[in-house]
Amino acid sequence: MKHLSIKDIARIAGVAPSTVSFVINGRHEEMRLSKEMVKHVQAVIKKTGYTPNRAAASLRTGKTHVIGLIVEDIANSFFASLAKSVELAAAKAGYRVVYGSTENNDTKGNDLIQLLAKQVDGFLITPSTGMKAGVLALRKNRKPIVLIDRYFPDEEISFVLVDNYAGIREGTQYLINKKKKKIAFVNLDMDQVQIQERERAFVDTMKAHGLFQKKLMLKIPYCQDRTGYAPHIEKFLEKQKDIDAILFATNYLGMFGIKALKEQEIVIPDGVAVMSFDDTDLFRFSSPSISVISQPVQEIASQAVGLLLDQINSPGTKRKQKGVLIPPELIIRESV
Amino acid sequence: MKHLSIKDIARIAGVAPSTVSFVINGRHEEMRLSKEMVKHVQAVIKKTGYTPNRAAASLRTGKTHVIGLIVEDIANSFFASLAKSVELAAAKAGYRVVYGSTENNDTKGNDLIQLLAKQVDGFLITPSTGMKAGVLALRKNRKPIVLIDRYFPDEEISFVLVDNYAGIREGTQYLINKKKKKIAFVNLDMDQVQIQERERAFVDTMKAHGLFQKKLMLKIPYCQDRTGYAPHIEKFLEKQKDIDAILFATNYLGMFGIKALKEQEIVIPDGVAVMSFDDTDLFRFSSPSISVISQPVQEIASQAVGLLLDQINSPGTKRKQKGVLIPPELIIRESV
DNA sequence: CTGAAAGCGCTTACAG
DNA sequence: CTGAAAGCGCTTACAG
Repeated sequence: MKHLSIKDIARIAGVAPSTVSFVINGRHEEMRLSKEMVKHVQAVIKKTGYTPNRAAASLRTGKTHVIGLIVEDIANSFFASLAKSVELAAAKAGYRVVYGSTENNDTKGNDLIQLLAKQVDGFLITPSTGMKAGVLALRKNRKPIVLIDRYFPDEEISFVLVDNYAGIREGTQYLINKKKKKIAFVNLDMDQVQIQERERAFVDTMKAHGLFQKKLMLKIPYCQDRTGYAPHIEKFLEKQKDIDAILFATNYLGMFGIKALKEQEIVIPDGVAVMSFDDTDLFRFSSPSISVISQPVQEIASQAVGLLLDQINSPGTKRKQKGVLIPPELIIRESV
Repeated sequence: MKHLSIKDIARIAGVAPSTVSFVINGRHEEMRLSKEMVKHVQAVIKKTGYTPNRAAASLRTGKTHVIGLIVEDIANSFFASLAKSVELAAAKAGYRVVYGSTENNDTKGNDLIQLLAKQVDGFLITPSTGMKAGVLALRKNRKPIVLIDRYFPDEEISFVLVDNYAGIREGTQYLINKKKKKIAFVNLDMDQVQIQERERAFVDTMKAHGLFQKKLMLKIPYCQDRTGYAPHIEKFLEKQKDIDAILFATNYLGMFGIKALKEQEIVIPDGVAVMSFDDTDLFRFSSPSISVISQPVQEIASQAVGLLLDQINSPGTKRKQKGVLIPPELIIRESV
């Protein structure tokens, strides 16, 4: 019993190959096959352990039933969780997932797109800024795409991401309600929209309460090696001795920030209250545990996969591209 | 310019489709194509942006150029890092990676194997105990397989994993050298070989120094929800007040253990020294930072992919299956 | 409902 | 070196 083909099954079952095909693809109702026939064929398939050759089906239909997931870094806990939820949602619909990490490198990202373009039915992409051209080229070729975690404000491409503005606004507001006056904001210095939104939310909220001071905002250039963030934060803390709270805009910044605070023997939360974007094991298990603005990863993944499958299953439809903002979740722990 | 096929390229270049095929697949030397011819064809390919249809090639050759990566949980930092390194190593050889998480559920694992079997050229698998049947079935069908992180001691199937025994032995020895006498060992209660090896190493090393006490070993049954580990560790710590060091056999146990120690106000390292298997951000950033027995993830991934590609590229060869043990790395931090 | 047939885009032995 | 041709295993109009 080497490789069984649909013809073998047809022969064994005593029916036509097309009949087997209809049963496999659930088109038996549409084709008005009798229930007995369907059962009979299914029994033969089960008994023989036959599974269709996907490559042949792909060649014929042009569908691969594979989704390409391109993220910044699959080893980062946020993207790893996302990958898991994406796989789950995709599997439910009979899709497999191939992945790749861009590491925020535009060339690498565009290469990944090129490499996978013919092999996947659609893309879920966390684009770096320089991937805009590659993404637009895909779009032009009518390849289904949903952006995640960030998006291109000027382009009509579907996206699903956490509401970054609301997240930082709520976090800042929470600190203000706790009577914090000198709140520092540690962010990356990047032109990616999700980073910009977080900054805008902080500035707006602080200004609305007459608390905004530019010197309390630290913007650190993106580092390929994340340990590069530490010295910036340390220097900032040494200069700004009188702050009473810090809001970190990403999980890595929070991790290095907490370490820097401890090294300078600043006690959390008595010396300074702390809150960070993104939830990680580190924040959950730290003592004191760290309050966070959490991204509902499962929700992001299931919505993104949903939108993508919609596009895949209704090609040609000039549907309006949809942008979905998922409400963040404020998780208060001991650090505030 | 809809879909270009190899025939189109041949027509544009004024050559035979077979010539184009030879160029694409790097068989031009073997076929003694002239250098000019090769350059000419390559130029046409580049100009037209042609990329071959993988599905068609797969159908013809039976090769998919895809590797299946089945891990316990892609969201766990160890497996997420592994996934990244695997992708990198695979990409270098022109392979893509599809992944799936078993969550230590035998059925889920075997289903994943079934699902992917026809769609991948080989598997990298972190098998749960109950996946033995599924893995052996693959083996029988001559599907290339390399096991990672654990293996089946009685079966001849290639594997790559960290030397668990050496890791715990070195860790235990380090604690003993630091004059620790009452060393506790917190492990899972599972029949997976990597867990057993860790226990054996601890028992052997302690006995060799006349320090072994059974009551200082805690074995916790596997929990689907990892928070289930916490109460076991807390109860154990309350009972064993006089220990002077703890060795945790997995990253999650270490995470919950540290939390439990802090809650009972036991100071690390003065009250009790701490060491854990696996390195994570939590251990790196904790204060005090936690000493670990680290698994060289990149090394594991590149060796595993290497062995797998060997199998894929020399089918039929009744090669001896190879088991590779990667030396662990002891990273000493503040907790000891 | 059935069955024969075309064709998706490759690769590869084969005759020249 | 070239070119025509077969065939991988499906799906899908089409004629009955």
